[in-house]
Amino acid sequence: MPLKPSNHKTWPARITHDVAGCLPSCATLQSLMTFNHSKSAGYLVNHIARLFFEALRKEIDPLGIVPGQFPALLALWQQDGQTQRELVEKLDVEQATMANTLNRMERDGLIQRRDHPTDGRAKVICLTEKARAIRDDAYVAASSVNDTALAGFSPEERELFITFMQRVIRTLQKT
Amino acid sequence: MPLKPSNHKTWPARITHDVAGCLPSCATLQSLMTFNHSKSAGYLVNHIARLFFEALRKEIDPLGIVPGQFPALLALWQQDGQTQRELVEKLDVEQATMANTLNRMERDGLIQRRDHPTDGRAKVICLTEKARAIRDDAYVAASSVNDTALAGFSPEERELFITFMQRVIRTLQKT
DNA sequence: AGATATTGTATAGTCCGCTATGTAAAGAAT
DNA sequence: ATTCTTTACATAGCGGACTATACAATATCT
Repeated sequence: MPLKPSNHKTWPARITHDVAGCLPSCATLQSLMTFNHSKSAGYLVNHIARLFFEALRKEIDPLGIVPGQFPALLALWQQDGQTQRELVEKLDVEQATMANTLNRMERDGLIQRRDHPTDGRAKVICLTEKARAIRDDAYVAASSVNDTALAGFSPEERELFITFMQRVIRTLQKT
Repeated sequence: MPLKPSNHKTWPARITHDVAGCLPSCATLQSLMTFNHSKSAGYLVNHIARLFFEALRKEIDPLGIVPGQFPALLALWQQDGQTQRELVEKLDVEQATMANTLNRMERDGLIQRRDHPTDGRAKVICLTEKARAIRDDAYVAASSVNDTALAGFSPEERELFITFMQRVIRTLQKT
């Protein structure tokens, strides 16, 4: 495993952050002392995402799809024949990520790329019969994972949790 | 890009899930009709995790580290000289993931693997001076991302959001 | 019309998650 | 003591996120 050296932009420029000198906020200063991974939103979000991802992987493996294909499938089940550009915007992933995901989906017989009727650059993404056939099973699988994860939540708590996440997403998207 | 064919375990075994016949819960049935990605916990969790990841990447790039190294660094800043096994258990990642992350950290001059004093199989992971030097800056960076993401949350809402995530993690870990 | 800018896709390369597998050391069983 | 099992770590290979880059088709500008 040859591992080429990484190339960070500003390293090894000396970082001379003097905590006291830069007068960080009380919250930041306190976090310096008491930083706790089990109370860090970022840490928890990463952990929870991995758990969801793996739970979904197990649920949908029998359907012949993988978690990364799910968002694209959802969008295409909703409306077939979208361009890659439209999918990229809806799913908020990079264009290269979408292209690679579509490569795997095409390989797995879930989609076909057809020529766009008017725009010679664009491709239209069309679901195959196989992809259409697993729609309901996939919905059930995804809902099952959500239900499992939120077992023990009251309907109000579920609603609140969802709202919190939507708020954070909106906030981070602005940045 | 040669993309080898994927090999799902039970495909193309016919999936004969009859929604009505299997009597899914009301919630599940309803989700079949109204599945909305913007209200799916799994969908939101994935999205939020990507946004956190990228926000943290930008924050810590000047320090010469990447987000995946953060959990290991946190654990080692807390207690230097742990074995890979201990890190794997604390961070809840697979052993192979940890080994690869440690490879990159060693390459980047953040850690050294030393022989364990009593167990010939184990390695002790020790931070370098470089890794110790960026500790405070890294804490500030991570806290800054958390603060940014949770801007607009009251202290009570923050607390509740954290609690929700901890609950979901515990639930999914049991499964 | 011709030159330039923008847009839609594709690809190469990296990070970081996973599974599957290999290997050497330690521990257990006989 | 030898054999077998378990444990700690490494590696190969894939999925899926990213950036950077290339390229062709469209749109725009003069």
